[in-house]
Amino acid sequence: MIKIYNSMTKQKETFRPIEEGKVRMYVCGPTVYNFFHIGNARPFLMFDTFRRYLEFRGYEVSYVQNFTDVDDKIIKKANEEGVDSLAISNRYIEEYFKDADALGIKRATHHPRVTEMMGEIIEFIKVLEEKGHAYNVEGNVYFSVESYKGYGKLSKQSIEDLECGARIDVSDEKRNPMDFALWKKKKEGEPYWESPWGQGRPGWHIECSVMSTSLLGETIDIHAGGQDLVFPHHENEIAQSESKTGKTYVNYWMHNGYINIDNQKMSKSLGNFFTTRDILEKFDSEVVRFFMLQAHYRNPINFSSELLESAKNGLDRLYNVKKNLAFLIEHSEIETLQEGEEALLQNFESYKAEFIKSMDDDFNTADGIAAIFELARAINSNVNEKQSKAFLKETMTLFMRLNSVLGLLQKEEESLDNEVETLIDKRQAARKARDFAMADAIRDQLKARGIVLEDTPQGVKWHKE
RNA sequence: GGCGACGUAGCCAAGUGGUAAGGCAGAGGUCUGCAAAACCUUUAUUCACCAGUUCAAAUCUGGUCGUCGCCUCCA
Repeated sequence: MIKIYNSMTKQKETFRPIEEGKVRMYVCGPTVYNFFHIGNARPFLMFDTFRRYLEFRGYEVSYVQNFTDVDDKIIKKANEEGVDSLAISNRYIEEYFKDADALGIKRATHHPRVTEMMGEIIEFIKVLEEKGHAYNVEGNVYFSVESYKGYGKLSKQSIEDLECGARIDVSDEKRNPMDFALWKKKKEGEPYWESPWGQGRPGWHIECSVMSTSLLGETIDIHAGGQDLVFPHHENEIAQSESKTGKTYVNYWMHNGYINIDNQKMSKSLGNFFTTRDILEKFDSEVVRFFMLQAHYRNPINFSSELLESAKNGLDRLYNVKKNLAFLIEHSEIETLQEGEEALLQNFESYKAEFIKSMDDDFNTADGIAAIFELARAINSNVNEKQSKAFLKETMTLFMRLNSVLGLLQKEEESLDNEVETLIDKRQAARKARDFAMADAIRDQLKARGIVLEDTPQGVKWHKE
């Protein structure tokens, strides 16, 4: 039984999907005007992991993550470069996939783009207008927050309180300062689409309502995104969607915490802004993934080179288990299960149960990883070269199953070139002849090339640094 | 002003009523020709602070201090 912390109710609730065995999940995707930053990477990566886990638990997951390809920032960039805004968005959608793939983020079931959904968006706004939730002021269409009685239920703010905090609004077209644009009248130098209200483009909030409901249905199971989207984005999505359908829009709202740099919010003005691309040039993508999974998704995390370095060391420990098992499987001379091995497997299974228990509890990846480390210790303490291939392979399968749910240990070992193989053989000969000076010299030589050797009773193991 | 989160070892980080997981780093040991990896032992009588509730509190309540966020485009 899976429990999910629902931002709407502020408590953990037992997850009950709308349809038995199926999950409809929507995650707010990037505005494609640049490489996505490391803070963006957190929701993409975490919710991808939760999707993998739901699949591991037997659910069929329909996963939608949009691309916002109509937006002020895209238009600005397009004008700066003197190109069409579509050229900008296409470029950064391509770049998105490069970084996302590197991080092991699976492709969504659907990756809708605003520009592909214009018909649906216009239809959606028309219904809101007909129902009296939207009003047109000379080509600008606004949503009336007062027309929807539940406004503020996600962010727990009343319209009055919000108004107090709101900065003076430049637009006096709005009936209420909190009203927001559904359709924006065309401005000079901006892309536009034809609509019943004239030429223009959709507002930001409407797109997610439209894309989620048209691809997943009027009520969806899980809607996820960063904490900063709670207000106004998600609040507005609820108002629009529920005003249109009269149904609950989302059953479970999930929001992840921020990534901070030196305990401060990452921002361009503070000069502590990193794109995922920047980070991936310095650190292995799986290290970044492992680092994020080590903390609970709702807590803020700090980001620094030191912390990634220590994450790398932790992940190496897990990789060593995989390498060691692979080595033993290769050298095992017994095929079938031996006495006592069944009991060991049962013991290993208990860690899998721990893992599931943790992950079932609001996707506690930090606890899940702790279970994997405990399994790692149990494996390291209990496997040896005298055991059967069958046992070792089952152990490997179990260990890898848990890691792959988290998207870890997916990198395959590279092979050695002939020259290195020759050097290793030469060193072995030297060791046999007890010429340790020669042996150590070769070992140092290889280490300088990033290849670390380990001597074992079954032969030489090696790995790259 | 309104709403909210957080404060656990040198560092990171789980744990939300039953006597402090896990990782990194450090120390000692076993194994090894030496290493490496692995394993064993070790590093918080204590969970920002102060009261209170309880047989029992890191966990619940009230208060204090500190850090951060949202209310404006932002994950």
